[in-house]
Amino acid sequence: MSLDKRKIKILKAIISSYIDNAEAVGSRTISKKYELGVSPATIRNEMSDLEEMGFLIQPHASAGRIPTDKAYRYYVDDLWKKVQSSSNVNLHQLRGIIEEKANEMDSVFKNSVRILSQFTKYTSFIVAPQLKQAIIKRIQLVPVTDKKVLLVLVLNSDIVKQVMINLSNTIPLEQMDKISSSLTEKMYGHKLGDIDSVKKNIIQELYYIRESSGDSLFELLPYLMEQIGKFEDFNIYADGITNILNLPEYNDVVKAREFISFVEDKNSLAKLFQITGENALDISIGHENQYNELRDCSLITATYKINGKLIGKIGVIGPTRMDYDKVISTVKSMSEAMNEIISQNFNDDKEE
Amino acid sequence: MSLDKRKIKILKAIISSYIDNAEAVGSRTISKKYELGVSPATIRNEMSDLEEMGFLIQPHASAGRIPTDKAYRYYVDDLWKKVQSSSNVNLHQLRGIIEEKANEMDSVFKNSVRILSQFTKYTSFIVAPQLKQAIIKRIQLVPVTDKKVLLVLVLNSDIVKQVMINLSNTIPLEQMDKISSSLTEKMYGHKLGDIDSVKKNIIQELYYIRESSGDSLFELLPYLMEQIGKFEDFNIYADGITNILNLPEYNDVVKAREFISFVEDKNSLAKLFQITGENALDISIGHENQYNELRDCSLITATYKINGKLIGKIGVIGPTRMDYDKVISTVKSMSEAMNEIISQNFNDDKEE
DNA sequence: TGTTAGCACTCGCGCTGATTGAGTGCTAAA
DNA sequence: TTTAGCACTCAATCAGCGCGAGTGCTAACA
Repeated sequence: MSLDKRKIKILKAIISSYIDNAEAVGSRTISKKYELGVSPATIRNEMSDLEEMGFLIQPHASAGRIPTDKAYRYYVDDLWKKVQSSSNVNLHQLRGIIEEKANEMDSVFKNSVRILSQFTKYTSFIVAPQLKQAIIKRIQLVPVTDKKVLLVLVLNSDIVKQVMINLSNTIPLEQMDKISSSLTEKMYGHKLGDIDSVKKNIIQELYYIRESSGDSLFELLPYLMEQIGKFEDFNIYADGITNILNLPEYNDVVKAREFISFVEDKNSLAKLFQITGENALDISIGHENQYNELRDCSLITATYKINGKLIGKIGVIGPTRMDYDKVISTVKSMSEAMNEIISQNFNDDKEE
Repeated sequence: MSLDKRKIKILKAIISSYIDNAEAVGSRTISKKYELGVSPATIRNEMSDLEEMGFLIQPHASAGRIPTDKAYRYYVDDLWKKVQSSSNVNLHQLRGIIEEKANEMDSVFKNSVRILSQFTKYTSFIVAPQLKQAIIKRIQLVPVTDKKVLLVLVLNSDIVKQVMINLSNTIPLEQMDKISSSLTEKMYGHKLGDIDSVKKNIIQELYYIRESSGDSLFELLPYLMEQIGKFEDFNIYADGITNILNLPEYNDVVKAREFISFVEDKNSLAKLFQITGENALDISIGHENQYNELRDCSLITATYKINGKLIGKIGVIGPTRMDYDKVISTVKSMSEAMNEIISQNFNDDKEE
């Protein structure tokens, strides 16, 4: 038995109908709604074949049929070829929305993940670049009170991090800038994650400005290291988690709660995204997911890169009965938009 | 008919039982669980009286009884006297948790609202001080790329805001600090919200440094104004929204969705918190809430202040059948902790 | 040989009616 | 005033039943 053209047509019709209505599809429905020019009886025979081949199942004897994960996989693989070329979202428009009100990376991520969930109506995520991989470009001390300074770290890709530091001694205002530039000079180009290992060298090199800055510099450094150590290893933005309450498959509060608990836990999410592939676009359907909690879900992930180097991922989680067409093209467009936005910022760096 | 001692005892027993189980309470239950030394029949008579007085209702003839909003109001007003003095949460411990990992106000708010929701198991909020009321203490430009500068605004209460600014011209590095200190000098003490009105004066006053900084300063100022204008009027932190899925009264997905939609909308929340009183602690129960969406909920709010001036609110929303005792004391402790933390930061300002 | 009409069969869903049990209100006695 | 006793009420549960959507099989037809 093979997947001839008519079987494919019928299978697609069933999937499409099920995606729309979340209800088991019968032969009569297919015959009426989709013009295939054959009677329900014929379709029944074909559906029986499709079930035997593992593409469909019957929830119970007198019900219509539902696509299996295998069916979705086939559907997606087929869809794939067509989506590759086109994308139904205007990239420039998308960029506009993302960059609106966003004057730093943090806002870009927040905006992006929000758009993603609003477009797809599913739960969306963005894994931000690992901070510890970021390279220090500048360090600037900003006095806040006499015993508090704000240490502003300018990293590559326009990422800015502040660390509030409490001092036991006062740093004279006029030395602030001098210390800032010394720190910048010595720290420039180091990865945030590497700082601890080069700590000793830096302290030694900075020794010569000790006299002018008193002991405060030596108080500053360990504190800075410590604060950097506290930076999250990963940073995940999520949005639209409660969208699942709109889906009929999560009409049951217990099921919804299970899902929400899972996706609200940043640790499990982080693991999940570690597992996903590093292709431009990855799709895992139902049981293909490693996590039991997601056995009824599909996960569409994409990566974004700088100069070919993967720095983060975006993703959408929805029911296996998902509008793959729309989600795939949205995720694709979004990753492209992020590539552009981030690369552009990064290119600024290179021009220096 | 008056609320004699026994009636009060029975009423409290009923409320207490209903808070625990969310199930209508019968006379036998009360007689067995709570040692009152009277038979169910007697309790029935008393319950009948309490119903007549408006403290109880019967969902249907053959069911037990449920406390009304009036009963909760009585319960809370009574509870009030006892809670006033004691608080079951260790304030120092609380401060420790809040300040852990928090090196700026933003983290303090995030931590606090999280703790609040984890302690109470209900949806919690914090309304942050209105940024536009904040006073500028320092302005520092931090170069990011040649055509991008980060403008760091240090405000009172240790609040720090950054604004990324894209320039069309380059500002020479060596002028950065000069411009920073000029800006600080002129802007110091102004409210963020007032800047627009003193804009012209400032520009005039800054005119004399025009020559050294070229036109870039004049490009900077309008941009800065614009960015400040974009600051949210209010900033609300929320946590534990999905906690309501654990409550039996929100077993219905439609009801849960309604609630979630309401509290996820920052605008409606902002309005809600505008309505609430400005006492140290306010409680509004069920129908006392102005919003229909919250007619089955109670809202416990507290304020936090600096030198007696209200700067923000915290709150917990839960079902009218709420563990008032726990929530009230938690909210109370939290507002006290925030008062301490924030005032301490603010006192630093005053010492200058 | 593929298609289709016809028909028996299956089974979830929703309706009905009976049963159960938790709880009340009333009354009469202690 | 309290309480035991009893009749009464009504939501919840469950079995029984018919409906209808949908299938699978068979036989006839093109």
